[in-house]
Amino acid sequence: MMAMFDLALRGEREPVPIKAVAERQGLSDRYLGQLFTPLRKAGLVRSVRGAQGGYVLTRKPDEISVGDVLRAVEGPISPVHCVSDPGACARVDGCVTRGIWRKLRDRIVEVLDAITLADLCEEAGQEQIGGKAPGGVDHHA
Amino acid sequence: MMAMFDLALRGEREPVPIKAVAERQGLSDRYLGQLFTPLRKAGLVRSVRGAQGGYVLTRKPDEISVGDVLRAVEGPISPVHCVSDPGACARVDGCVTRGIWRKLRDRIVEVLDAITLADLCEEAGQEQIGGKAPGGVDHHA
DNA sequence: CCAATTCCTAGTGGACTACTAGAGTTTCCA
DNA sequence: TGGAAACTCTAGTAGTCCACTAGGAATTGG
Repeated sequence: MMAMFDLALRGEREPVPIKAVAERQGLSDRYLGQLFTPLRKAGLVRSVRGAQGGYVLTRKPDEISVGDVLRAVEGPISPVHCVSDPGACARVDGCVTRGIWRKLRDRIVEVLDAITLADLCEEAGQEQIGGKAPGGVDHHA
Repeated sequence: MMAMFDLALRGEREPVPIKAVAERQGLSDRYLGQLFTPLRKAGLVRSVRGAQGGYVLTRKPDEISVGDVLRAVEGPISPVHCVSDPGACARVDGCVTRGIWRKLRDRIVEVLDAITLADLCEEAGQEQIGGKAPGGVDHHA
């Protein structure tokens, strides 16, 4: 999420190398590289190989939701396995609690799909200006 | 949750022994006994020791929410550690994503606190009106 | 060619989780 | 009073998941 946020802040035009993202966000570049693979396969980012390469978002920040990112990296969003994968629990049939988790899952997805990368950028902009009155934050998105 | 649901269906008056709950719900009685300890400490159930003993709910099913049960057994409800325990992550300060998880946590708690054991009983009754739970459950909704 | 960069595959240490197990303690019933 | 039925406390375990590390191959620009 932090990497995608970083890309949303910068990579509108030129590809951003993993190393730069990693340094700014305080993460390991090796680990980040790994995380970008599923993001690329999900079509959220495009990769440019070779020198001066890096990653670029394929859509505008306000067209990528937190839910999109999470699904790409972690698979189906669900509070418990049996909701997304009925075979995960032997007690599935007639389980009273399953309905709870399904309802919960729906609400969770609702929340996560409603927040976009652009929202994050806006929030971060207001927070970082911090001490001053957050009047007009100019963010292109 | 399944055990608490079982108690809600039956244990309005007489204490229900762990073994009975375990058999009906297809769980290990040893394991269940372990889970009841935090539930008792949280004041959700009362234990009656000795022969003919067992567990009883301390409140009516419609006064115990799924959230209450979860908090008692698993601790604070939270999608990630850093929300309930700021010391859990070194990147806490100025982390962009933390706001997401906080918002999400609030919604999750909202959902879980809105569902009561009585709701579960009602749902289960509608799903399969077998010979189970006849007459004893007050459907007040 | 060389350096920068992505890409692929495998491994690892720590934490969590559902569950098992042993050895008590308390209480009820006969 | 004896004993069984029940809870209580403390450890341990096997499996899984997760964040992260690591080595090296492929690709591209200069």
